[in-house]
Amino acid sequence: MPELLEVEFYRRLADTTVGRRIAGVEAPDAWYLQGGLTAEQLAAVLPGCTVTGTRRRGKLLLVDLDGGPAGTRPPGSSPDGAAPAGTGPGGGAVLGLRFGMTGRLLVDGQAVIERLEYGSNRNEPAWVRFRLHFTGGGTLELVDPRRLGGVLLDPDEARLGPDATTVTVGGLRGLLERSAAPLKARLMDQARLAGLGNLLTDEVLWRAKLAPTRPADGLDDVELRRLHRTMRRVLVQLEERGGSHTGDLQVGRARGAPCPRCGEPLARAQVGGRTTYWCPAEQH
DNA sequence: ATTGTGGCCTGCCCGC
DNA sequence: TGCGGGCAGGCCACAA
Repeated sequence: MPELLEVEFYRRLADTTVGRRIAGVEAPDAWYLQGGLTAEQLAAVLPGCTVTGTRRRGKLLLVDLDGGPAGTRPPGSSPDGAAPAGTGPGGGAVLGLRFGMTGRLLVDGQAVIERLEYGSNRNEPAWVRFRLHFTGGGTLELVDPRRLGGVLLDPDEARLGPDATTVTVGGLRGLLERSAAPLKARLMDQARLAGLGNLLTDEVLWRAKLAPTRPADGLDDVELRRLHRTMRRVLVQLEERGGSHTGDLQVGRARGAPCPRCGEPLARAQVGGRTTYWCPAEQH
């Protein structure tokens, strides 16, 4: 599923469209447009805009735009009134793409991730939820069978916490302290720490030998630093391996599977509302 | 404010 | 062979 790592791969793919000019937009699924956004708004704003850059914050892919038709974006015209219109680095519009669990990105019909864990390997035309056409040919498409992703215009980036790849030890300490919530739930709270999904969180906690059910504010300094160090290492290593599903715990994500490290039967339960696997013998 | 729960979406896989 | 139910999890609305 697209977690931080997959979205980073998508970002690099989307980055190949920098410099291209948008000729047209297709948004056939109104349900997919978020924050009150409409296909008409997209059609009024996007054509004529040029892609100036791409960014990522957690699982949110941001496409920065510049130019476009004058007069179509009066101040305060953003759909939900929360984000000011034109919030990009260059003052232009920002396109936000979310991939949910099964969303894939294609540029010019090519995918950077062919096989998506829990996704589908098929490519049905009906699954295209959003498509940009560029001047001179070429497209950027968001394909999502399950419709759990979405498209936003000028998303409120402040709603997301610091990215998990760059958060400091102090930042991690700050977001865990004074919280009685399960450690896993807090790590997956995108408003506090952006980027970790179910697979990555289980992998990090398993490697750090911390139980996901631990109260978030119950870690001592040694454990906190171990968690931070482990998180950074997991993100680097699994990016090199190719994604969130390449963790060492992955083979254990089945009922009754043994711990890949010690052989003890793994525990399986809902933690933070998500199916969670952990080793009761090693994680404390 | 914090924390937990349920529901949404729908392809896929298993058992009957 | 077809069918039905359960499952996957990111996100949001809602409740206490």
